Amino acid sequence: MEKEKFYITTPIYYPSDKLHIGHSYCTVATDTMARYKRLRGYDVMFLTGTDEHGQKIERIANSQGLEPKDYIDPVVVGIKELWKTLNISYDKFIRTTDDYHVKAIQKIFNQLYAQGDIYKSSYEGWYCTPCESFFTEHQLVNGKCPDCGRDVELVKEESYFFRLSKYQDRILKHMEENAEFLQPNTRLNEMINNFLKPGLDDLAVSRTSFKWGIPVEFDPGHIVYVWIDALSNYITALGYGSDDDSLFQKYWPADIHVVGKEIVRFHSIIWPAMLMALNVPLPKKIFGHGWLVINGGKMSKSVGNVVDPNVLVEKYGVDAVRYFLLREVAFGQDGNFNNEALIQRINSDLANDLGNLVSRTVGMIEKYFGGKLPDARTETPFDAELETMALGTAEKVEAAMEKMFFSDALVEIWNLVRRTNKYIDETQPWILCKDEAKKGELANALYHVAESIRIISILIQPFVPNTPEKIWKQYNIDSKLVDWDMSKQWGLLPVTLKVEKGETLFPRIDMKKELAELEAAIKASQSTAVANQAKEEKVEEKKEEKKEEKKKHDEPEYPAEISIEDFCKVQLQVGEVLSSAVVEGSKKLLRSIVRLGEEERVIFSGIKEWYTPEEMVGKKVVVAYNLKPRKMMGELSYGMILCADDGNGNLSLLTTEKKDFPSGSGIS
RNA sequence: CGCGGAGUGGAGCAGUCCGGUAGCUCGUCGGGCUCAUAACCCGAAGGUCGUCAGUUCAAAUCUGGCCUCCGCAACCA
Repeated sequence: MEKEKFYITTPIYYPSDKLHIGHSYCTVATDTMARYKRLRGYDVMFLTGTDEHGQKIERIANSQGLEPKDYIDPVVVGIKELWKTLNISYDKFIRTTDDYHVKAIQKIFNQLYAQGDIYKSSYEGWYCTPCESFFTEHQLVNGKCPDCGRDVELVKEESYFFRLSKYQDRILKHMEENAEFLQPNTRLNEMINNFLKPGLDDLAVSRTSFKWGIPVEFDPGHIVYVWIDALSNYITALGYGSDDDSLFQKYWPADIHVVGKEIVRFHSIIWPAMLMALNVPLPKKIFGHGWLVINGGKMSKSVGNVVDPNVLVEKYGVDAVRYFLLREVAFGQDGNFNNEALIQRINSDLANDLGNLVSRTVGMIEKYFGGKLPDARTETPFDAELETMALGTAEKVEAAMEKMFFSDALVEIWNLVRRTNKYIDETQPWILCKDEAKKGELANALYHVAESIRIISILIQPFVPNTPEKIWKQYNIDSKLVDWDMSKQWGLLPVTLKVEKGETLFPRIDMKKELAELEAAIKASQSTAVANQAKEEKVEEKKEEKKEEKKKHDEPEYPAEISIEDFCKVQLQVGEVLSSAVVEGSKKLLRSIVRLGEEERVIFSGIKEWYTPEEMVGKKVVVAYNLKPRKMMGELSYGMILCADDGNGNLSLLTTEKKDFPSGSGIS
């Protein structure tokens, strides 16, 4: 019999920078679903990839003197490596610069134009010449460019438009009649009330203001804008619009598009409209997941750099990281990510509950029976309850997985883990072993635990794919006994089970020691940075306070240790603030002129809240000298003025103690 | 009135769609146990469910107002 198909996708990610834990979260979740469906016997197609066009990438590449493709290629390599590290079992990886995709997009664009769903027109907008960007009226800030704050001019840009408005009624109807189409429900209501009911405008689907994109074949001045280019990946990856569309015929429509909540609108409105225009069936479901936030705040790029999934995996192992992501946060909602919670989950759920269960059981079988259970058996009064619960767990997991409630699924499995630990306590093998007449009960009890572990090892496969193997090895569990449906049968392990102690599944992490290490690393970098600073008693006191604060509030991030060579790459110099001014239209920035030896530089700092421009003048501050200049408020900032930040909203400049110390002095 | 999210024991969350005993994990305290990775098991303390009003026999849940926090738009090197 032919297998039922299951097509699942992640968004295609924008390779303008390294991916962070948030992207990993989305991809791990999708992977878990894909693995689950494979275990359930589906013919799965799991797609991920990268969305590589657009102005932002063109600019970054230009600023580095590279062709866009040359800039992107290494980033994409890094992304693929990350997916390998995280054990992502994708079947296909699409890049929107792939040849077949480019051709298919042009074909789609041509077709939509030919049938009148795309028409040429122009839109009025506010144009900022230096930024080469269009803005709508309400995007402007005080009538100025939101990116740089300069004047903008009203101009018309020629563009091709997609008749989105034509499809709004059909989409609204589809959503109202298919509540399953968009999950969770809050997202569905949001789309209907905020976008569909007020009415849709036609959508500009081409650009002339930049070049890095797929050219419109019949009008070379235009390139295809992100909507058609990126969204179509879900069908072009399957060969839609190419000579061989057999995969498309087989797998489309998608069973689930997993997307972040910020792009739900594109996937639930624009994408279906495009498909309707192409006369292609709609995807069955779109799931908009929440975001990971860091310590209650957003995951900004600066923080994102710190929470590098690679570092976490190296430190704690891929399964631990995957478990945490899937267990800690309800998938549809925002959730907190921090170090302490991660370590706590690893310790209590993985090390104490599961790892210890696996290990203590092997230990007992070895100790009491030399590693091999005898076939003599006597029932204990506790058997039935354990069996019932173990056999009922798979069904609960299945129910949760159908709703993409990964967290709930894991809760169900861990209820069984805990129940199994409890069973050991109830049967008290360490007492049974003392009475030769109770050997039958003892063997039976340990067999029950082993069976329960076998069932658990089957159910956890989609979530923590490396762990089950380790368990099977220790318990000599035959690969024929670990199909998903075998988790619904009791007594499959051979009566004379043989075990052999193996590696510790999840070593306990010493929380105090771990945090101390992180703190030491932070302190080391701080104290080096302020090496030329005074060592006044007050400063020391403040440091102590700060350490206390750190412990309580500001979970240290994950500073990888660096070598002295690495540290020396950062050139620090003493700079004298010659003048400083607030930046109009900016909440946090001060614009300072800083003298570094012979040189004078413009440096922006986000410290308006703590320092007035007057206070800044004359200060001898520590400047990161060889930092790449960065555009802020339309002007380049050359370097960074270093500040101490206690994580509680207090900020202090680092200044030289000796007031007459010359600017331009090196710091080491 | 720019858009959106969130307020539930000390911490993090579920429950809210569909009103009916306030639930989970961690932490704390007490006990049990000793096979095990200082692990496991049991018990306890701890909550006016942000706030005010309304609907109702009954509100964490439904309706309306308000307060607070956060994210995005929009630079925070």
